[in-house]
Amino acid sequence: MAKTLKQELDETLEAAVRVVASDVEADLPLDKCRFGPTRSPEHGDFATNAGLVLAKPMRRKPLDIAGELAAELLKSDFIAQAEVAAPGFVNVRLADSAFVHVLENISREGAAYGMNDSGADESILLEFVSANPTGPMHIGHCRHGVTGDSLARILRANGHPVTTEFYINDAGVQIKSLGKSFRARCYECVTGEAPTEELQYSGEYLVEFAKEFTSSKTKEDLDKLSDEEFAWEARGRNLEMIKRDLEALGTRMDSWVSEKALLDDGLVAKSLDRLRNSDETFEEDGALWLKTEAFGDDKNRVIVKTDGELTYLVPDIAYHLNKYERGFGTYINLFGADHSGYPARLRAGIATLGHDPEKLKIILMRLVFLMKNGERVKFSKRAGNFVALSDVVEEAGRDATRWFMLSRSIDTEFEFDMDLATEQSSRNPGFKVQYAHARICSLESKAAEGGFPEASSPADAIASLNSREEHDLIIYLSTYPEVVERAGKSLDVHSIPAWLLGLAELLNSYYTKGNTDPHFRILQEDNRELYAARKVMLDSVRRVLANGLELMGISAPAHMSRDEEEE
RNA sequence: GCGCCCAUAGCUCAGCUGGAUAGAGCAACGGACUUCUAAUCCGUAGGUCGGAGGUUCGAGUCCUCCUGGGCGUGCCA
Repeated sequence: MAKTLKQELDETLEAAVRVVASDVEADLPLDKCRFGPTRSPEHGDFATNAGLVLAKPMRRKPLDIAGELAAELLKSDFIAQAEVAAPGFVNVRLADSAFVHVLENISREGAAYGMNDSGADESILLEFVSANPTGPMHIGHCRHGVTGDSLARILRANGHPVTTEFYINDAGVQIKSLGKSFRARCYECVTGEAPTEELQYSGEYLVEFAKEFTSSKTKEDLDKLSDEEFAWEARGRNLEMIKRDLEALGTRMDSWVSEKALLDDGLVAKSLDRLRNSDETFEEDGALWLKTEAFGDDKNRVIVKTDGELTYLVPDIAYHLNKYERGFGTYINLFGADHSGYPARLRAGIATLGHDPEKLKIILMRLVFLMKNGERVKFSKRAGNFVALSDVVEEAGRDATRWFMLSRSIDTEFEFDMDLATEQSSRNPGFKVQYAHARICSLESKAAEGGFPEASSPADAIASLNSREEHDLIIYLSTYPEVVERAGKSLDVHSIPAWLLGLAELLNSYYTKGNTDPHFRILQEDNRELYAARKVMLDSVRRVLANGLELMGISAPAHMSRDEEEE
């Protein structure tokens, strides 16, 4: 993998700093020296604050230091001009070779452009969604499903071997309740009499399942079935529904782990034994407690109740023991903000069972609230009054849903307005990115039909790619690998769509400039050779748009057609 | 009460490890389709970055306090 332009320039800066500050005894604050694209053309292409940062350790004026840095930086082949600006910046204009470097990297690496192998030695188990198999998934699961999937893609792009996993909570009391509700629905189907007891799970989906299940069964058949069998049947059907929903969302799970299986294998019992025999648990008031306080919990937690039943913590800790025994480098859990008490408890359990709790990273994602008719809908799976994930995907479309969900920081709770999302799906900002991609595809196919020349080499092309707009585009393209790397390190998905939108805006703006300025028209009959140069850049933009959309699990269409019916 | 998180344009949200005049979408207003797809673009208007201090060359970004909101704080899961 070739060095990115950013890496090259960082090395150039570091070398320059070492020369200029060679007589400084103390450690140089290199990590505080920035070298990056500027926001304003008058500041050149790239700028560094190194002069300001070095002023204190060197005990000299920032402007003087900047002057010496500028002279050093000019020695680089990638830098054409270097100017000092108050209060102590160095503004740099890049040489053609820098732009060539970027275009060559993209052209050579193609779909791999932006990827790196820094995470190759750290395998990751990424658990997310893990919705209880007691009903359809809702809007909250949608955010988790999309974010987790995209996170997996980003981590893989950073070289990590990633396994995505869904934990099936199929052994607790909620499954028993599900079984009871399902049994009641089955009898309702067979006898025609409405259930007399109140159903814990009253959603319509159970009625549908019951119809399917009892279609060739009699009341006598049902009488032979145990509660557990009803529960397992409903669990299976719910799980199939969850799998279908995840598939509709474009989310892939590599692994499914069943709580019941862990229980049947004796892992829960084994975990409990080890917990009980450790110094980190104690008996009090007839219950067994785990010392979670030592890991930041407000208070210690009961793991075995006075009636001998286990709390949810024991199977959860057992599951994490199972994870650790599979030997990953890092374990990431994507939880909802309502699980903020979990990290301390799980870490306490993991440490007590002799594993390193630092390998467990828990991401707490803010909630999504559903807006309908101007107010928040309180949804409850038991009551069945929620908008299902499948409805959202169906109405807004997979791409629009994913864009919408991924564009927001996981630290921000936001309101998903169902009506607005459906109505605005055709004006979703994500379409702008897809449109930019389709636009280039369209141009290129048109050029091919018209017999325009193929792309030349970047080195040959660069002389013609000399406008500010073209330089800005190429510089922007050069920052993509950093964005991917940063997103992988900070587990921050939403920076990808934000960056892509920036690229799409640059491209669209560049394209539209051709409407008013003939020089910027890409297909010029009387200047066909110009296209050979521009195609180099267009190919790069198209490539990187597609790479970024791939990380989001959003399609990069070659053609976009609009429903003419809409008005 | 305690813990974690949030507060940026009318609305929904960006703002990278502190960097030079705070950005986008929607909504508002004015423009650009005989044209390489107008799902686009250009322009105008809209901000005391919740409030008050502090750290320094420099703060939306870091620290403290305050205000307002969310979640958690079950021998529920």
